[in-house]
Order: sequence, then structure tokens, then C-alpha cells
Amino acid sequence: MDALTIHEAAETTGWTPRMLRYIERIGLIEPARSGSGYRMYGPGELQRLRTLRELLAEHDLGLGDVAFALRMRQDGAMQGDVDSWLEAEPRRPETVTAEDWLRWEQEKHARILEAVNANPKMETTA
Amino acid sequence: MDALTIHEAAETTGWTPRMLRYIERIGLIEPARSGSGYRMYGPGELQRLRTLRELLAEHDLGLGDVAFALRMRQDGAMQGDVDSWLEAEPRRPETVTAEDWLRWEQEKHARILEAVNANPKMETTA
DNA sequence: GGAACCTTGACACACCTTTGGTAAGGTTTG
DNA sequence: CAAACCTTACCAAAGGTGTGTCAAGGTTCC
Repeated sequence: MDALTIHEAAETTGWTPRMLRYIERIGLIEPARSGSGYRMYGPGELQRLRTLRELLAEHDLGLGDVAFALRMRQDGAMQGDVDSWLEAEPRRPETVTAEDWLRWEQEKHARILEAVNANPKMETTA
Repeated sequence: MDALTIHEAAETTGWTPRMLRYIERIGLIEPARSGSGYRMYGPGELQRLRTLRELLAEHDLGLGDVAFALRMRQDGAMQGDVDSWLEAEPRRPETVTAEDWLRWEQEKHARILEAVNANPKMETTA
């Protein structure tokens, strides 16, 4: 018995049932369904719902922001186009080769890793 | 004489002067200013304004979406937290080490590179 | 020195997002 | 079998976004 219905999940995560449906609709957390269509929230979903609230509060984000980040991650072409556009701004070599770009990205990772390590309370334990 | 005023820049890029000010306010394109405060759009800004329109149309994005992507890139801690949250979703090892995560990210790059190469019309020539 | 620009700031409007409520109907369970 | 859930589908209100326009004032240039 480790899956909760939508009202129970709302209770323990601090969201409202209404918002849990909304969060599902924008693609962030899609719980399994029972045979008759009831949403069943398992421990993983409950944890994600809680960390989602922390994430939003911590950086003053909206659900739409996170949904957009998800869309970026799922659409590699879009991610590439947006990243290309953004990276064209700072003063950098006039023509960027794919190798330049990959190196730049990997340096970015080092920076992010640093940020993650400096902030261990968000250890990604699914 | 290679810097245009806001009306001229609007003419050649398809935006309105109003929107150029808006784009500046949300941090996407900040033109230099003349001594008396006039916005001066150089060739780089004009090109970016044109590719920005393409980017939005191509992927059905809003200016706010691109502004959010920019904010992510500028705030490494936020980027890390959002990425961590998103990556906790797909079924992956229960505890993720920093090394696991970096490897995953680098694989993601390969995917994005592929997408970029498959879509060469957006060659990032600043 | 006046026409034609530019600046910031304000008001406004249409649309979308976020969130709540309610209604009509199916499911679970004591 | 009725209470207490669940579902989807609407209507709605508050706030944000994208865009236009106007006002009061500074700048450029013929």
C-alpha cells in the first residue's frame, strides 16, 4: 500500500489536488493510473512533488519555467537553437566550430558541477 | 556609420521600436548608448534581432522563454538545481554520483550536437 | 529655431497562465 | 447502497505578457 490518491498526495506534499492535475497537464509529474483511471502517487512522485516546491521557492520560478526547461531538454533541436542564440552574445570568436561549442559546453558543466557540490542539500536522489 | 537608431533598427529587423525597448528590458539585447542616451544598434545587434525572430517562430517560443533560458545560463546554481530535478525523473540509478551526472550531461551534448549538425541553417555565426 | 528624431513613464487592452470552484458522472468500500 | 472518494469539462478571477499609444521633455540637424 504505497501509492496515494490525489487528495492524500495533496495532503502530504502541500499542493492542492487541483494543482497536482495541473502539474500533470504541463508534463512535470505524471502519476500512474489505477485500472479505473485514478491517479496513484508513489513514493517517487511524492518526493518529486516536495522537491519541486523547494525548487520553485528557492529560485523564484514558476511551474511554466520548469515546464519550459523540460521541453528544452526533450527537444534537442530547440535546445541547440536556443543555446546557439544565447552563446552568440558574449564576445567570442566570430565563427564557432562544433568543437569550440562542445568545449564551451563542457566547461559550463564544470561550473554547474561546482554549483551542485556547493549546494549538497539538493543531492539528486530520485 | 554602422549603428542605427531605434526606428531604423526596427525597420530593418521587423520589430517595432516598442518591442526593441521591451527586448532590452528583459535582458536579451542591450544596445550601446550614444552620449546623449540614444540606443545605437550595430550590425551584431541587428543580426541577433533577426535570428531572434527566427528562433521564436521556429520553435513557437515567447520572449519570456528565451529570457528564462538566459537566466538559467547566468545563474549556475539555478541551472544545477533545475537540471537535477529534471534528471531525477527518468528511471536511473537510485543514487547518482557527480561522475554519473557529468557523463550523462556529456552524452546529452552528443545528442544536441547531432541535432545542430542536422540543422545547419542556424550556424552560430555571431 | 523648428522638424523630426530620441528618452522615460504611464495608461490600456487582449491574451495567456495559474488557480479555484462546480457540475455530471463513475468507483470503492464500510 | 450511500458516503466519500475519483474522473473530465467547464466558468471565472487574479495576475503576467506582449503590444500600442500618448505625454513631457531632451537632441540633432537643416
